[in-house]
Amino acid sequence: MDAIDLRLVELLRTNARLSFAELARQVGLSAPAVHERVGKLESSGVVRGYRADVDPEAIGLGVTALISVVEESTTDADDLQELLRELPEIETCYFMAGVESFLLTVRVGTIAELERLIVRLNRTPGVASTRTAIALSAKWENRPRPLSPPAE
Amino acid sequence: MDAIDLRLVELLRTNARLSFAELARQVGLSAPAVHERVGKLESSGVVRGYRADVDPEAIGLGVTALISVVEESTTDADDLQELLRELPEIETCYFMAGVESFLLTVRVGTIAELERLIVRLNRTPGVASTRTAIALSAKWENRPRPLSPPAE
DNA sequence: TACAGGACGTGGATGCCATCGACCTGCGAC
DNA sequence: GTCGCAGGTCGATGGCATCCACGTCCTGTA
Repeated sequence: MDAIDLRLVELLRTNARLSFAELARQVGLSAPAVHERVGKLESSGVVRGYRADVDPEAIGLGVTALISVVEESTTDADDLQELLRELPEIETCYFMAGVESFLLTVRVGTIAELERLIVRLNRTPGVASTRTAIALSAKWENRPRPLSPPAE
Repeated sequence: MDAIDLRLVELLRTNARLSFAELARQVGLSAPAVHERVGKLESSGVVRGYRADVDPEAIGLGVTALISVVEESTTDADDLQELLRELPEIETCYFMAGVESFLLTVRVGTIAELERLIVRLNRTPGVASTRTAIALSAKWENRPRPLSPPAE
């Protein structure tokens, strides 16, 4: 991970569809060199994939909520995690410090669906209670942080 | 947005670097047709961009936290939002229902940086108070939800 | 110092891909 | 019926991805 790798990562975080030729121009290397560097970033796990950033409303997922989960003291967090993984509505799952072990961000189409999801969660073995907060709007999401100083 | 558009969106959400030729094969259209569809999805705002999914730790952002912000009753949420936008550590910003108007997910390198960020937030005009929860680990993030039934 | 080996780069070659333009076809409005 | 358009297909062409042979610069070792 030298400065060029960091630059490549930043470029791809901003636009994952840049061609290797374009990346090469931006970092001042040849296309094969960039190809190899990016390949290494992928296989070393630095770059985990490439995702289109899609407006959730456009695909019928207009309701976003954050749900905190308190787990029962008797259960194993890993087991609960595996049960949570089964629920496709859960877009991200953090294991938290604090009483509420998990914090989920979920995406559904309607409030009715959200209600059903909450009921299902509360019935899930290991879940003691949940607390839901609804996002009225996303001001921005997954904004890539620019590298420290824009090296000029 | 017909079924083919949905399929394209799903494919790109899973792998944003698929070639148009490959997308075309997957959906049973010609490459130029897919090219045009994707272009329309982009210009209509359904597809907002393409992002490499990068391991935050690998780029020195190993600390993730969620911060709820209570705003002062006298201030305008839009003004506060603009101030928040200036802070590059804030990766996503939701406007929430409830007393805590904003929920931020932030990413920094160290706990010390997190502390500085919290101080800065609390000094920001319009911020009445904040509450921070630290994510010990991300079990998964931004998992793309598969389309309803995998149409066979 | 001399030298072997590896990491990393370049340049050329080759086949695939992106993208344009010409043209076809089905459908709704009139 | 037929005009006009939305949305396809196909063919051509230039650029890109990717492989390979080779150069260069470190670095460890005798």
